[in-house]
Amino acid sequence: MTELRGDAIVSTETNEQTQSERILLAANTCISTRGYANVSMRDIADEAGVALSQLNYYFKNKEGLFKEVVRMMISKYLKEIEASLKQENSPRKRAKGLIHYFKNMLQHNPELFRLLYDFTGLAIWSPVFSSLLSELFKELSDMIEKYIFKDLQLKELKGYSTKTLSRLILGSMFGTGIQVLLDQDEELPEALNAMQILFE
Amino acid sequence: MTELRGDAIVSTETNEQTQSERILLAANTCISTRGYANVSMRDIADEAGVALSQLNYYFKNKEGLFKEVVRMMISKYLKEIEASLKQENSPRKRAKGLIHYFKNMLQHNPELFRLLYDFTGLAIWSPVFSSLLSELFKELSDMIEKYIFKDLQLKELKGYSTKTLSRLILGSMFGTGIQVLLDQDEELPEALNAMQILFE
DNA sequence: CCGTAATTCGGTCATACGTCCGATTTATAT
DNA sequence: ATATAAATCGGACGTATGACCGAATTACGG
Repeated sequence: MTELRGDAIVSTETNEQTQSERILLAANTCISTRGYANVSMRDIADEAGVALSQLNYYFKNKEGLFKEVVRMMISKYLKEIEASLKQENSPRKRAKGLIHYFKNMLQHNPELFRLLYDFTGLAIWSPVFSSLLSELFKELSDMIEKYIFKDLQLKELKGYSTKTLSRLILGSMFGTGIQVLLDQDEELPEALNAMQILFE
Repeated sequence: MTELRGDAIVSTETNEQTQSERILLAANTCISTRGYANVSMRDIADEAGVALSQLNYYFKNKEGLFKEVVRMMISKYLKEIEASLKQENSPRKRAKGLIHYFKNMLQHNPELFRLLYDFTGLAIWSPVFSSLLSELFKELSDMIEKYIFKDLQLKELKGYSTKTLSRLILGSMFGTGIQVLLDQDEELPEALNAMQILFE
């Protein structure tokens, strides 16, 4: 009996997504809020409202699913950070914009930073993820070099290459960010602003 | 029959340690080389050459054991970094010494940095470890402030408090360190040296 | 010596996990 | 309308894990 169920046609909220998309989003949510080490395939299946076996159907295994979540996160970071750098047009202002983006994310969307930290930790122990994450750091550093240092018409600053300085800036944000996340000291995000010393 | 086993008296290598010490060292080794998420109680028991149940006997449960490993790591960091800061006597030289210590550790003892990164990641998701790690970062930052900025006779530098600047220095080392660990680029450790710009 | 407490061990239990399989339903093309 | 393929589901299997228990061994004070 081919009965038409009414709710199958009605676009119930977010039910427009395909099932593999729902799984991916659910995995992202679970890992962002509890960490990759504390998330099981069952957790993700439940969060997505989907049978457990569907995760393997679409992503083969846990590593395959996590890899896809990492790829999603990477493209999100690259897009957002490039957008925030593009908004301004002087090197100084761009640096300020980058810092502002980062501080803003830590305050209003800390899950995204937790995700980056978590997967970077995973990358330490797993070669599969190490190549993905090291590429992200390289691309972010290249982006900083391109948008902040290229207009300065110089290849060096105080004896250091712009490549090296970009890595330092990226590292400063990352390392300061984790401290902000761990310590709810209201004064701490100011350390991110202090990074601007590097451009004076 | 109280038979004396020869090897019980002979001090076989490192067998002077008590069993709880052996367990603690084994846990430290396992976590340092494979990450906290990839280490089981059985792994540690095997590494220590001890019955599984002994881990619970001495440390109650897995969390208790890991907490002790964290405490061990923390005291090691505090001791080593204070020692490296004490070696020099001018602020500039002390900063240089700190950077040198960090670069040296990354090259010759990267397990120690991996351990710090790993447990910091654990701290993001677990309140128990979060307080421990956030205290470590605070103590390290205070140390930097005390040994590097106190002689400068100033409470501020370019508009930022010395407390804020210390956090930035610590964050720079941490965030640059993880990039060095992920990327075998020979040029990358130079970014650590670039931190000295902050003192000019 | 002896008895009590501390230590050490092997084994077990319940559970949580990742993966896989067969059956059923849904979609698609002829 | 029918046949074939894709998608979805519930359930099962084997294994790994943390915690726990009772027995055996060792250490030690009387």
